Amino acid sequence: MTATIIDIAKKAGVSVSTVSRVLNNKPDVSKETQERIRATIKDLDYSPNKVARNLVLKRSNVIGFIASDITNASFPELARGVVVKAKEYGYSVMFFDAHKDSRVEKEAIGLLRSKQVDGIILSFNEANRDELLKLRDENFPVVQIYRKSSESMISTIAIDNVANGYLGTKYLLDAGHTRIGHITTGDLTQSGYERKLGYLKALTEANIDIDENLIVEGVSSVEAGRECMERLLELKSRPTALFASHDVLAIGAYDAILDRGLSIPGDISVVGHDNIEIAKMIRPRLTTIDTFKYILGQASVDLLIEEMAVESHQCKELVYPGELVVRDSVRIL
Amino acid sequence: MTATIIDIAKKAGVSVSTVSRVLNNKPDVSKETQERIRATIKDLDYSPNKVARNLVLKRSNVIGFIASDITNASFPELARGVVVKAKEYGYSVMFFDAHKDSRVEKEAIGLLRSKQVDGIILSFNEANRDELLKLRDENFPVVQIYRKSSESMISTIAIDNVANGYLGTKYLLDAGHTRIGHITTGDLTQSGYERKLGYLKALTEANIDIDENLIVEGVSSVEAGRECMERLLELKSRPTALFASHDVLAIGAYDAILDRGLSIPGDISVVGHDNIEIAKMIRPRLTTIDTFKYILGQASVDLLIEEMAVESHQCKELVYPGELVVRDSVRIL
DNA sequence: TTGTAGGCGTTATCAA
DNA sequence: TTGATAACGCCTACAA
Repeated sequence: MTATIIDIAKKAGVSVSTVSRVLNNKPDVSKETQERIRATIKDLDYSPNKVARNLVLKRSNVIGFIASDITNASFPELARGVVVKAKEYGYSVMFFDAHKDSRVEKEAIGLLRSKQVDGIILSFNEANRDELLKLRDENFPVVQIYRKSSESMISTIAIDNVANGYLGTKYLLDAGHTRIGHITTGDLTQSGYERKLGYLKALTEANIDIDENLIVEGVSSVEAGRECMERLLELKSRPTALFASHDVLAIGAYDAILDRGLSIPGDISVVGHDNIEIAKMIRPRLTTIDTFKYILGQASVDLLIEEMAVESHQCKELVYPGELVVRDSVRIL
Repeated sequence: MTATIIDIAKKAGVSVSTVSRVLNNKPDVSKETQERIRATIKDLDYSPNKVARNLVLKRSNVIGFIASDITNASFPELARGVVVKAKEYGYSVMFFDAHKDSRVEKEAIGLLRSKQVDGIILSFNEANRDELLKLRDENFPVVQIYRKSSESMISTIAIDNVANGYLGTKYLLDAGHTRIGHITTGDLTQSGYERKLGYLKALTEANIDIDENLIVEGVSSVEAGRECMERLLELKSRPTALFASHDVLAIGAYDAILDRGLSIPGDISVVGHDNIEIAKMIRPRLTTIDTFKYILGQASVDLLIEEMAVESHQCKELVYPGELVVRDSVRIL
């Protein structure tokens, strides 16, 4: 039986309201009683029951965080940003993994709400537009990460995929490459789609004809990257450079290239996207685009806090540009 | 204003207890009223306030999970195991990152408890023995992951580090290597210390004299691995093989070896430990020891649930053996 | 089969 | 400066 506010009130010879006052640092309580109460609190090792407090306050000081896939390489940094920032604001985070399953995601939303979380951060979600609209209608604080959604009217922290796709491709172009392959998750994911747009834009701008054969599509995995690259290598006129829409794809591409006895960047230059931890560990170290995941995680809770403070549902959209991290996988011609 | 049990009681023309009964699938409620109530629940999109429920039930159906470092490469799989298994039991998980700071860890424990979590899983913690003892004394369910603690009397899920160290070294021995270096976190971490014990045991068993010069110590990071390997490479009689106590160390060692123009496994064979995701992506693919992190995460929840069910604090200790994953980084002599 | 009422541990309003 | 007391939303004897 852990102590309650009543226990300490009795022991200190005061009423519960007085105890509650010192607990919440309210004014109007004499120095002496204050000290006496503080002492007995320490004495009984008492700590207020947050559940009871939440019930009356109607707020829990916890925010929900739903990752669409916890094994995503970008997750750890992102999560750390969320947790760190939440703590700064005095919030704890309750955590769910949706396994990329939108049904699970929906369940998580319901559970989180029934647990009275004060707001929800969704990352990487692929669907559930209806759920989101419902939340919005109820004026419930939510922010999405990584998914622009001007149409869905939910506050969002996103990265500028088009600009990043452009950035990566442009770098290759500037290095003198003209035959640049692109491995992409394509229309399978919004991010892939957008990065491809950037890739196309850079080529078009450089007056290079788009060769559809140079664009191969696969899911976001090492294996897919490998397969895609193999297809590229079989082309009669193979590319001298590659822009992969995700680092994992680039890593798969490495395998295919190196297994053919080709060299990176000697024969083929590679630029990735995401700057996952592995990028700087593989050889040659991968030139890629950093997306500041830790910062994004933090920004998402900033935005959520803002959302919670404001009366009516706003709909801010913060788009973060990426930054090219030059390492050793591109050959300057 | 979201609906409460009273709202639906009124609307359905029954008392709150009856509603509560159907909410909790209790018997003794007629088919008709049951249906009527279910209907209005659906109608008002009602979902019980878990905070209120927790207050009376004195249980929250959430378990706390404190990672000592969320950026640890083993974390994602472990966390997934925890989250998945917890969900199976109907539990949610509230999540903290201690940044390896035992003060933060202590805070997290306090916070989690004040939030009335039903149990706590601690992973990778380095210190806070006092906190743990306090929890044990209060009969509060806790399980530690990765840290054997026979002395601390807390239930634990651990991996058999000594056996694993032996396993990795023995494999190198069986491959014909006799001059085997060891990069270790040494006495800095319990896991490193134990794996080193395994390394020593294997050598001793093979009647190979221990050469202290072959054992270098550093923190668990790629950079440290690199530096340690450099020292090994400067030896007049350099090793032909290496057992690294952590994959990240092995990856750093790769850098040092390859930068010298040496080949893996041609000149130097490498065995790691952990089987982090990167291990199969680097080249040559790293032979290492898998520790079944996903399973461990799940097992920790199983154990915690067991702990919660039992009256008195038990103190089970489950030790999981690792498994060698043979890939391409070892040369058979 | 259903309803009444007390209690879970806090906070907050209103008196004293 | 302090103390009763009514919420908060739910569950659970106990009664009816």
